[in-house]
Amino acid sequence: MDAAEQQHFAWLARSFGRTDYLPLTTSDLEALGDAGEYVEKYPGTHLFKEGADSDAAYVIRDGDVELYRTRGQGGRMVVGRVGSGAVIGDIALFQARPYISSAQAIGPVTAFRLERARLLPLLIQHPVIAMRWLVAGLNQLEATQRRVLRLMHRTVRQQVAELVLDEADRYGELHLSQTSLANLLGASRQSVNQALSELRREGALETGYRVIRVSDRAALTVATAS
Amino acid sequence: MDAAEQQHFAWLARSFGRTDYLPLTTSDLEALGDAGEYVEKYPGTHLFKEGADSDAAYVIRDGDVELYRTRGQGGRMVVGRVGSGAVIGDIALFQARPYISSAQAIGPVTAFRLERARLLPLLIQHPVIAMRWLVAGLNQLEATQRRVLRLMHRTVRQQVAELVLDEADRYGELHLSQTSLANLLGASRQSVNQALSELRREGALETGYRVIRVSDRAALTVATAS
DNA sequence: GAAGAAATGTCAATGTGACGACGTTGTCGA
DNA sequence: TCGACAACGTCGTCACATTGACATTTCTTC
Repeated sequence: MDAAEQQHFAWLARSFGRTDYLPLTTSDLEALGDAGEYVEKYPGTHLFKEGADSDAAYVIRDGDVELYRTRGQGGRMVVGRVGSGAVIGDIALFQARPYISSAQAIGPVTAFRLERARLLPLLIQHPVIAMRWLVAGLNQLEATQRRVLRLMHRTVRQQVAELVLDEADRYGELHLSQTSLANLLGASRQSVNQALSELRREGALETGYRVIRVSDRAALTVATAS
Repeated sequence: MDAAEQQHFAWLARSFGRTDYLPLTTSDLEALGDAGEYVEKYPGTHLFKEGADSDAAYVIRDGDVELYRTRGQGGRMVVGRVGSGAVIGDIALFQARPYISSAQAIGPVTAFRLERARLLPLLIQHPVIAMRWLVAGLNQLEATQRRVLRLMHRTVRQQVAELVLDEADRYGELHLSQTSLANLLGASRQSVNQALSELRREGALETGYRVIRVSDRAALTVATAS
């Protein structure tokens, strides 16, 4: 798999696990209740694995899930970490393609599992939900693409600043290795490292082992533009 | 509007007018027949205009339609030309957003016009069609994104070769100005021009005013990779 | 707790493409 | 037919990112 493919799937995997994705109403969830059931996952177990047939989508209720793609021999590239409210695996399911990433429980996870065999007939019966879901997918994909294109012709420094700002979780932290970050941006690890070093020297963020902490959002925002 | 936005919409507009998009079966078309009617368009008239409310989608039956976006004062950026079988305007319709491009008839055009107000209820009644349509949209968007990312990390020369190969019509011609081409690729006009000059010297293609003719597909294919 | 693996920090050399500038050629309307 | 304007062709300069190489730190596993 070449670098562009790698980046493509990294973005997709990232895109489909965002928490602001698919705002379902209560009545929607009631209707969907018949299509699945809650599952408990122990830390370290997988919700699904990359390349496997997409037989179910998951809505995460509690806990954090790590999305990653394997690469070469044993190496894993983490493409994101999602928490409560996230919907994962749905796009692969709709497209009837294998999962594009693996999803592993970080801690104890409770998720609502929607099986394809039960979900699709149910969506046919509730076309309004189906259309809302799919349109949400369209919007999400378009937003992702827009972001990719916006990042394209900027310096690595600006790209890093923007991505860190966007992806920092509620604690202002980002749990990605610099290598994964570089893959997401389609840049080299060295360039990303240099950008991070600059931003660190300017006090905009702190770096650690697989962690980036935002210390000054304003400074980062400025770095996004200039 | 900045360059990235420009490019984003150019890609989208291009993506949503491809002829291999949304293969509808006969029975599908029969069902959809109630949602619209055929319209005749004289050369030069518009099917829809950029920024207008997306109140209808079109399936082109006869004739060619040019998709373009206006830019600044009067300038237009052509993002594609589509013919029989193409579906245009549907994604904007589903997303309930304004059209992202204008569609103008080149010659006499016959198209099937599907109005939102009639289409959506009908899709609710035929959820299978709705889901197939929307999933086709998802696939299309994903393919577009993949292509964007694949083009990202290549030299302008390779990008130009690939795009020309992909987009040359049945006569081996491509009706885009070098400026439009540069916008699609997110490259500068000068770089595109240089790449075209090289390929021309190598006998892979000929260039003219707003026209690129493919003379040697094999040579172009080679240029794609190296 | 030690060895090995993975991730991070930094440097120099190299190359591609953006940008500004300018002249030429093609097209369209008066 | 001629002027205006858009598109094409080409050049030199310069900033930025990649590549490869190496040292250091942090984690993992036995």
